[in-house]
Amino acid sequence: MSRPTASADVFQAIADPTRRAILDRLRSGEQPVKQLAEPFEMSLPAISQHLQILCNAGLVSQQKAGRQRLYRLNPVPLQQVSQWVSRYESFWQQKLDALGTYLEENP
Amino acid sequence: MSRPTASADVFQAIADPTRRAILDRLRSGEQPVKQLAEPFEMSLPAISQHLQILCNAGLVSQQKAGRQRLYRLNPVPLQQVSQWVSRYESFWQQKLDALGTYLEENP
DNA sequence: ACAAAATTTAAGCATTCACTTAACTATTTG
DNA sequence: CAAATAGTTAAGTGAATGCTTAAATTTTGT
Repeated sequence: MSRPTASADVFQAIADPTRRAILDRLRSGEQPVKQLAEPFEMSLPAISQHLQILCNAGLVSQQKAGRQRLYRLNPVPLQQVSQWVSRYESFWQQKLDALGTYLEENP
Repeated sequence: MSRPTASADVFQAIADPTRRAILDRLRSGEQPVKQLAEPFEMSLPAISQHLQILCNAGLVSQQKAGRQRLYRLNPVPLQQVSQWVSRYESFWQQKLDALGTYLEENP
């Protein structure tokens, strides 16, 4: 019962550009699906499915409000991503420093 | 000619746990494929394919060295991820602050 | 009670994905 | 040169993905 549900993975959830855009939109506050879906050229069920995936990843939560469902951003799982990627920050800093030095020395 | 090749997307590239593990491994320096593949219970072609995807995303580069190919980490594209996720940091900070306050007030 | 509105569920479909095994291409070494 | 080593390319497969349309479901307004 209840497989680990690989699709609950945060990295997988943010891999899709539409889902990232949905999260971006939710930063301005909780919203009903129709409003959330407005800028996307995609059917409502498609958006609904994306929202479920985000829900499974713990990135959004929903709350019933009459006949609409308000979706709200929960950014906490993104910390996983932040933590993982932060381990590379010193590396690209090195890279960019090297580039800077190169440009200075070869004007 | 030459579509944007959606698979060149960094978010897509790091969505797979094996590929993230490969990148993690490459932080300790450039390595030939066989060495890189060692901890994974997966055929060599599978690793080779993952490496190509990482290559297309610009996250690794390769260099021939005799009969082996050395793969090297290029973390720069990860800045995209870092930048995107950083826009959420203030949000989860709020969330965690709220949790802290709650725990203080309900001991 | 009835129709409209907001959203989800269901079912289907084409594409992409992550993998496999088998065959191929270098390169080195005996 | 032949055998071994390192890796890729090719072809195939099952499962997952992202979407669609059509049919529920639930709530509201008349």
